[in-house]
Amino acid sequence: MERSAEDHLKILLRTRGLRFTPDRLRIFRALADAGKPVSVPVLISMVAEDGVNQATVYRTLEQFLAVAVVQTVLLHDGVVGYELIPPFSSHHHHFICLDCGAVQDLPAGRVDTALDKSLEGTGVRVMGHKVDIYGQCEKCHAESP
Amino acid sequence: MERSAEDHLKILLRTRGLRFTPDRLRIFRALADAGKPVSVPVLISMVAEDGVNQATVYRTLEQFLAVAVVQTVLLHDGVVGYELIPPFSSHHHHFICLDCGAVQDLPAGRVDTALDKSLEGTGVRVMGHKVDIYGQCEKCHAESP
DNA sequence: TCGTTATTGCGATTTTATTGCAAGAACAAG
DNA sequence: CTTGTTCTTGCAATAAAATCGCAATAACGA
Repeated sequence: MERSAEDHLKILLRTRGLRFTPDRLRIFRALADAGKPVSVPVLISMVAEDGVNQATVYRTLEQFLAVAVVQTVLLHDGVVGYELIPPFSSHHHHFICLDCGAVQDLPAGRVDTALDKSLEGTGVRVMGHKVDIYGQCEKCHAESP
Repeated sequence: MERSAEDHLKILLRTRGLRFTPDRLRIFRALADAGKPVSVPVLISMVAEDGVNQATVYRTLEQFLAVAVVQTVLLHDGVVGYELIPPFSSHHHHFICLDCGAVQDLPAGRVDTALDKSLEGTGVRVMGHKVDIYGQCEKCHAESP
């Protein structure tokens, strides 16, 4: 029998002394459904229908960050978005359109290898990284080249 | 005669129909003095001594973003920082310590080359990128390995 | 020097984020 | 299944951050 992402979340939370509650699951699902980074206000409105309180969203995100269920991503204009990270989503980078703000995932592959090499011998202990590419997406480029 | 960064700012602003004012210069200098990304609240308090109003800081940052004088950077825990970008500062990436939040610059070099290659043929029009590395800085690694 | 037009300060408002505490719920143990 | 401990949640107040309109001021091209 296979272990679902939600089972994994359950185990992860309990391991860290946190409880697996309906609200947390709703927030987790909202992030999974979005499939891209979402801002806090957006996330709040997504789960508001399910009766999840605003304060609960803030507190949950803080904990999800602490136990590495989510990470923050910088969208256009300094807006912060939250998204699931491995193993709840695939490892990837972002392409963010400066015109429309759309975010598309980029496979990690070659970039990661290059990154690892360029950090050899720096003395720091790398625990993760983010690579964000900015520009014009195909659609916007077609509309206003 | 050489052209200073402030002269360059002056020209850039005027080219874009913006004015070179004392307040904007103060904000620019505060960012230059900081030498690292600063959050809006911090920046506000830095220039408050010089009599620059809060609203002015927000408005100026918005414009500095628009004309590419600054860029936003994601610090630990979803905090957004602002910093000068080339040609007002050197092109670099960041290493952000997850323990103490310290930010140190990393030379761009090899990473950029690898990035360019990995985006060939994707159809997007790249206008810039950010690479942020997270982990433990040497100091924190020594204290709690 | 002057006129046009961007910029600023101020104060009010709105939005976003945080907090304390009592009631309720998760879950490990018996 | 029942119970007790401890984490979670809702609520509503509060704090903090960000936005806005408008009148006064200042930049700067002519």
